[in-house]
Amino acid sequence: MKVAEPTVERLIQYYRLMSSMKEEGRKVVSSLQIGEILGIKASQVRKDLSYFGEIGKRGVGYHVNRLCTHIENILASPRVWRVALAGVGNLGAALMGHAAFKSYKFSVEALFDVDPEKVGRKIMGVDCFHSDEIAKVMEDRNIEVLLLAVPAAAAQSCVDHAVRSPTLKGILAFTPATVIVPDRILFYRVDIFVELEKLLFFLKEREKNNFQPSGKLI
Amino acid sequence: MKVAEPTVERLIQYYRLMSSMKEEGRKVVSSLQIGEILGIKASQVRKDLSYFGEIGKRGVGYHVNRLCTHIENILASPRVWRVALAGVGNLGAALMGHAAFKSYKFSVEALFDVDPEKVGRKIMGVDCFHSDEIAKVMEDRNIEVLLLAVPAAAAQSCVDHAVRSPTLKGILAFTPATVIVPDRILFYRVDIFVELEKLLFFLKEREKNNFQPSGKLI
DNA sequence: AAGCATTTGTAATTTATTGCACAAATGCTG
DNA sequence: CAGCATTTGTGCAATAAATTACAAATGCTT
Repeated sequence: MKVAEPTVERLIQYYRLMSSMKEEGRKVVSSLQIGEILGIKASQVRKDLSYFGEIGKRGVGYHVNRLCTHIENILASPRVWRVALAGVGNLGAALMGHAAFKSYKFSVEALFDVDPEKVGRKIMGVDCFHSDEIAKVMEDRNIEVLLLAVPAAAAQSCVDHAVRSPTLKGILAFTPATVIVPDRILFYRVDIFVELEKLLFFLKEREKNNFQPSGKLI
Repeated sequence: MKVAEPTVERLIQYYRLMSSMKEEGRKVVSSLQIGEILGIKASQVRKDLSYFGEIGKRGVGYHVNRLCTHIENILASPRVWRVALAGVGNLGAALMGHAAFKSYKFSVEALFDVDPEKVGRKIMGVDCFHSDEIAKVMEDRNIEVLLLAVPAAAAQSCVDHAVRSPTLKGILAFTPATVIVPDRILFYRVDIFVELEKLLFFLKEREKNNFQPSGKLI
C-alpha cells in the first residue's frame, strides 16, 4: 500500500487543523468544514481520511480527538531521526529558532558552516563543524538526514561530501540551485524563488486573461 | 492557451540551468542531457520546451543562448511588481539578503514588523512600518504582492489586514499555518515543515518496504 | 419506531500529467 | 549526394489525481 505525495501533504494539513481545533475544545467536524477552511473539496478530504480505515461516523462527521490521534499515528516516526544542518546563516538560524523545529520526530545532532566564528563552537546547544568534515562527522554521528541551507554555490559540494557517508538517507534542500543526488538518497527541495516566480507568472496570466481566475487558489 | 503549473515549475528550472550553461560557455544541449541533470524524462523536457513554439533543432539539440532568451521571454514580467515583506525576523532577513532577491521582476517597497526597534526605520534601504498599518501603506504604495514571513500566530491577522487593500493581487506565505484568503487573491505557500514531514514520511515508507525506492527523486 | 436530514465511504468517471514511439529534420561521413 | 546516426516535436497510450454520484449509516424529531 503506497500513499501518494499529495495525500501525505494534505494529511499534514488536516493534522495541523485538528490540533488547533482540539486546543479550541472542538469535538466534531465534517469533511465539508475541513474542506472549506483548507480550500479542498469535501470528497477529497473524505477520500484522504478513509484511506487508512474508516475513521469518521456517517451522519455525524469526524471526532476531532480521534482523527488527530489517527493522523498522528499515520505520520508517526518509527524513531527519532538524526539530522544535521549545513549552513548556519540567516536561514539556518530561522530554522533552528522556529517553534515547529522542536519536534519529537528528529533531533539536530550537528551543524556545519565555513565561518571560523562558528566552527568549533556550540550554537543553540549543537556542535558546529567545518563543512570539510561533513562526511566524517555524519558517519561518526550516524546522521540520516541533511538539511541544506547553504548558498547555492556551495550546495553541490556539500551534497557530494555528505553522500559519502553511508548513514545518509535523505536531504531537504532550501537552496535555489540544481544539485545532483544519487538515487539511493531521498531528495526534497523547498525553493522559495521558484514559488515566487510561479506566483508572478500566474499573476501575469490572470492579468492577461482580464481577471478570469486560474492558477492555484489557497 | 493556459500553462500547467508543473510546466511553469520546470521552465524555471530549465532557465536556471541554461543560465549556468551560458556562463560556462556551452553552446548546445540536448533534451536528454537537460533531463539527466534535472532528473526529468527527455520527452517531458521536449514537450515543455515545444509548448511555446519550435525552439530546438532536430538532430542537433537546443542552442543554449537561444533557449535561455526564449524561456526568459515566456517568464518575463509585464512590469516591475510592487512587493511588500511582512515579518523582518531571521527568515525575512534571509530573504532580503539573498542574491536571487535582487530581481528586476519586482521591487520591495515596504516592510512590516511589530518590533519597535525596527518600525519607523529603514532596513536595507526600505521603510519599515508597524503591522497595524498594512492596509493603509499597501494601498498608498500600490503594493500588489505580499510576502508573508511572520510567525504562524500572526499570519491570519496580517492577511486580513492586507486583503483590505484593493491593490493586493497575490500572497506568498512562508508560514506553517492555515490561512484563509479570498478567491480574488492568488495565494502560494512555501512550507518548510510540510516538506520535512513529507521527507520523514517517505523515508519511513522506504525503510518499511526494505529499500524498494519510492517517493520523489531529485 | 418511522421518517428525515446529515454525512461518510467508495465505485465510477473525468481531468490532468506523464511517458512512449515514431515520423520528420539535421548534419556528418565517405 | 546517399546513407546513417542523432535528436526534435507530437499524436496516442498510460498513469495519476481529482471529482461526481450515490448507497449505507447515524442520530434527531415526532
